Amino acid sequence: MSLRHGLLGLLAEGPASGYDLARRFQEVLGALWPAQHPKIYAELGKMATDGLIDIDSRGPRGRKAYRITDAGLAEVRQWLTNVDVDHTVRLEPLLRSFFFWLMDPDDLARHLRQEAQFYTEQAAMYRAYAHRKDAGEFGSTPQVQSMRITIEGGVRVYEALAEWARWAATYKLPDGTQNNDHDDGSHNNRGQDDEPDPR
Amino acid sequence: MSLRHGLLGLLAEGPASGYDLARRFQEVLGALWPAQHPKIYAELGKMATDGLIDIDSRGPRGRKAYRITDAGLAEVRQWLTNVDVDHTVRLEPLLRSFFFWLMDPDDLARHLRQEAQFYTEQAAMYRAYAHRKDAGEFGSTPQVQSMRITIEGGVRVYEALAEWARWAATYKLPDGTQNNDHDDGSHNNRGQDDEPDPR
DNA sequence: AACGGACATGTTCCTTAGTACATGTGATAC
DNA sequence: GTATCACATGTACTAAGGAACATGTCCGTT
Repeated sequence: MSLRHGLLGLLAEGPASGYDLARRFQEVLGALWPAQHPKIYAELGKMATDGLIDIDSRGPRGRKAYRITDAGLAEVRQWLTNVDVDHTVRLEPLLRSFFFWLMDPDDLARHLRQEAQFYTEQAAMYRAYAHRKDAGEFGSTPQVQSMRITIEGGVRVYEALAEWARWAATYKLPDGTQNNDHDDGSHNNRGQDDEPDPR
Repeated sequence: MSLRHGLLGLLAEGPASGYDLARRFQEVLGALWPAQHPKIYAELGKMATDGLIDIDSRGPRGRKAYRITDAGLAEVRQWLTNVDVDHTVRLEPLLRSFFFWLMDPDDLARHLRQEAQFYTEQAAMYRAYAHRKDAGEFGSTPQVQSMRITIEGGVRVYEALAEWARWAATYKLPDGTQNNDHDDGSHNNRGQDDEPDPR
């Protein structure tokens, strides 16, 4: 239900349309909490039914701006303070790294260079945002202060991943693309009670 | 399709049953790539149909150990080298931080303490694992070297988040729980062409 | 006047993730 | 003997995410 609460949180700043919200998710949270417009419109419809938001105004081209209700504001505050944080991390790049031993060393080196570059760029992007914020470009409302904290999180996570990729590139690992136990012919009768977990 | 490739990667180390694979995902990758057993069994069934794996042996209690086929090994290598990395990050704690201004300052302070503690513990857990690895406890096969890299990623990401939470706790933000533009009565006619994005 | 691009909202369908439920076996401890 | 626990595999259902498709409007430019 995080999308719901994310939308409510944005609406707590003031009325906005589905289009506005989709754009804000894309621009500010795009890399940290992706959300596509079909989901957003659907969720707005459900929240209106549930009385968490209602229509604030209608504009040109069928625009519908929603406004958060007291119930909606209570709901998002309840979520923030009383609902357990979902600490799920699901980083495909880290999953891949578990299988680096299957890669050709040259491919791996190239892969790690690209990863490092990608994360460095992302970190720089967020850092630039943070600097503009610190220079007072956006004012210093509570909302902007919170955004500053989020951005800092983005910077730190991406920097950590960039440094990790660079560190990994220097971590020599033996070439596992030859002679692993699959393509050699020997059957060592694993499986039945074998424990492949190196615990 | 990352679960599929994750399973193939684990099976590249040697035959294993769905139960084994579920346990390994839980123990090593649990925090970085969650996977539940129903999904794993279902995916194993599909992969067997697709010829990427086949049954290596049957054991007690209906145990079925699968073995990766040449096609399966080719598939996972193809994924590692030629499929674009999915860089999606979806960190609920960072989404929440965007709405810290809605929280009571005391609740927020407690929240950030708990977050810092959680990440610190996670980082310590991974770091302990890394130390055991560096002490040679698991040998130094290519697989173990790769695992070492993954673990290092976990350590760095969790450390970054722990430091972020501690930094955020020191970042004073004005109390936004009173007098935000929702619960004061004034209508400032936002919405129509208003731009809530502080860009 | 015609055209293109940003604005604006939706539906449909498919895949993936996650929870709850359901069943049965083999080993070990009491 | 029997109770319990870890082993072991699955089905069914629900929720969520993501891609593709579909439609229409206002505004600025040429």
